[in-house]
Amino acid sequence: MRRAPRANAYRDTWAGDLDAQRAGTSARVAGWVHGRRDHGGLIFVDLRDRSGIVQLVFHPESGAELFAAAERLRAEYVVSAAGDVVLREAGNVNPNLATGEIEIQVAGMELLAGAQTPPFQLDHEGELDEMLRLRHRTLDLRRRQMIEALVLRHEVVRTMRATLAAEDFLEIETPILTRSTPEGARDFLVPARLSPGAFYALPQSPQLFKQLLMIAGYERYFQIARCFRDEDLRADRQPEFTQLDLEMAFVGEDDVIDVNERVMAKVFALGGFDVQEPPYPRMSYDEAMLRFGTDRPDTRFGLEIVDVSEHLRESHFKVFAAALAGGGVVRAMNAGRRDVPRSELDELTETARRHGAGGLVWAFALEDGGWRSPIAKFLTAPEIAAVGAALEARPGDLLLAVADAQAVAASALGALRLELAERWGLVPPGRHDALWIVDFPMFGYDENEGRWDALHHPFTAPTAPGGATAADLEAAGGPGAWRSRAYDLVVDGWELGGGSIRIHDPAVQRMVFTALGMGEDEAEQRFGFLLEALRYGAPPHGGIAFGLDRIVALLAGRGSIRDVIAFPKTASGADPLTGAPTPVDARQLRELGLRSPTAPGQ
RNA sequence: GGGGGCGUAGCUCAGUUGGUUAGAGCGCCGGCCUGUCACGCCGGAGGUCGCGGGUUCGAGUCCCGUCGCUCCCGCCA
Repeated sequence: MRRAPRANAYRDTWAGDLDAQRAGTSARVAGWVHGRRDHGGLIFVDLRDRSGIVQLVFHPESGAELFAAAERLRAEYVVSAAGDVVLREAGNVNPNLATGEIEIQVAGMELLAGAQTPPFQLDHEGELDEMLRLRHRTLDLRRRQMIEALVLRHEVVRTMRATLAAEDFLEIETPILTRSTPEGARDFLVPARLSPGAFYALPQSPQLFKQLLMIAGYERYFQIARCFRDEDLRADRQPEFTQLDLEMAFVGEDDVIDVNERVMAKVFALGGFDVQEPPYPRMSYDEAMLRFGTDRPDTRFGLEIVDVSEHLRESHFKVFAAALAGGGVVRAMNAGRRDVPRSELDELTETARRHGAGGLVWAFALEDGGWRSPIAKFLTAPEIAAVGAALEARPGDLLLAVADAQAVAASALGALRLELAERWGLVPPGRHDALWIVDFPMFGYDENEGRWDALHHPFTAPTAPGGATAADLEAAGGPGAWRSRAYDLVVDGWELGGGSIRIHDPAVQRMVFTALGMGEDEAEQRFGFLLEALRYGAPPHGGIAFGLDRIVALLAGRGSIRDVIAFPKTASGADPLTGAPTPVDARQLRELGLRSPTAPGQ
């Protein structure tokens, strides 16, 4: 990356920008001592700044005082050094260093700060304990891989801003202190000192504000928005995270998707990330759940799931018969010709169980069309032949099946697909697949709560087979039959973003609240400001939100979004650097009218 | 809330069936070294085996509990 020379008080150039063209000139660089090689009568120092590393050379002839100062340098000392940029002799060129053709013959040096020995070596290869890295994040952030990740993150954001600005989007900020709307994720709450007993919530997303902006006529909005959700963490989930949030008025699905394909194509190009050219393929939610067992399918490898229920309707094998009689399914995949030992089959069975399945049926297809399987004796030859044909089984292939409720079978086989791809290295190197998942159901039935839940969110526009008006929805025969105008962008099995066309008819919005079990009063109390805005002339509108952290992690090839966030939190929500969260003193609590459960006696 | 993995020197790790004084590489400190770039050579320091309890003649090793990190399930409109 080319940078402009950044002359300032301590340097006149970035270390990493020096090359053979600069030979014969003088340069002044500033940074940290990355390493020192002391040959007694000759000292080499690798000087590192954000841009890279350049070799400094200290000769005794340059002065006893300067040379003695170089002898005292240690790792991470901060220096500014000036001297002539000289070409290295042919045998001394370092091809592994961007600046390896030249070096600086130091004529003068200023020691700006000493440094303690770092708790880990900054050029350490391989894994480092993450707690250690986070406790010393200042040092961790000096490492090449972190600099690269955060530079990439910057480039991604810059590209998003530039692309959207060119498409007439306005960047507008929305509140961080806002109103709690306790469906969905748990809110982070902030006590309101001026209204004792009342709380602000930190936004889970700018969803409602961006809809208000559309109704207000801003038509194209975006924001790099910090969002907060007080739920348990994962490798791809932090309590605070960043979204590219955008919304457009007078649009349908294709308009939103088109704009975002243009944005994302540029973002993918940044990392040299070879995703196919837009338009990206679209797959229905139902198809994704059937073939891949998930609504964020990794389509880079096969092992697709097949529903074999119809071939087993008459089966007397009690596991299959019970599942089918209970309205469930038998689904299976052909794992291909693999020599899989019993111990590995046991591990795969454990994976299936962890995802709720009662067990895992396995079978190896034989030359004679039969199966080597614990359950082969319970099936008829025609059943084995029909299932084998459905799976395109060839001799030696390993077949895996789960008989259970539809959702469980999908989840278990979907998880097995991913595990097998991991175990066997099935993802072709360098391959990346983007696709849109569309045509979601509007609601899912929550068995535990005994009610309907919005699959996307309750502001998503529903549709029914006859149309999308309130009357059409009414005629469809219940919320279970509604689909939604939602779309998710999935890349390599990562859900990078999701959005929808929103409801702009207050009557439809009411129907959705009602379907969710929210009475008129409750809806008015919680979302009255939205319902009222909808009554003042709302344009058709829709948008999307992308997980910026996930996008950057994917492009950077990191398994965890913590590696692309400057100051992330651990899986328990703690920040080992600052020690947050911490108790606060009694005085602070009193002012807020709060009591601490861990500090009795206040 | 539940399940799995991990915790030994500053770092990354090894440590056999429970048995003498717990090791290696890197780093660090000292000495030597004028073309190294993972510099080299010589020497040295450095340990609450996460913490607590138990079993045992004896515990890094076995058992119970606990803390932390991490991955997953639940959860994440």
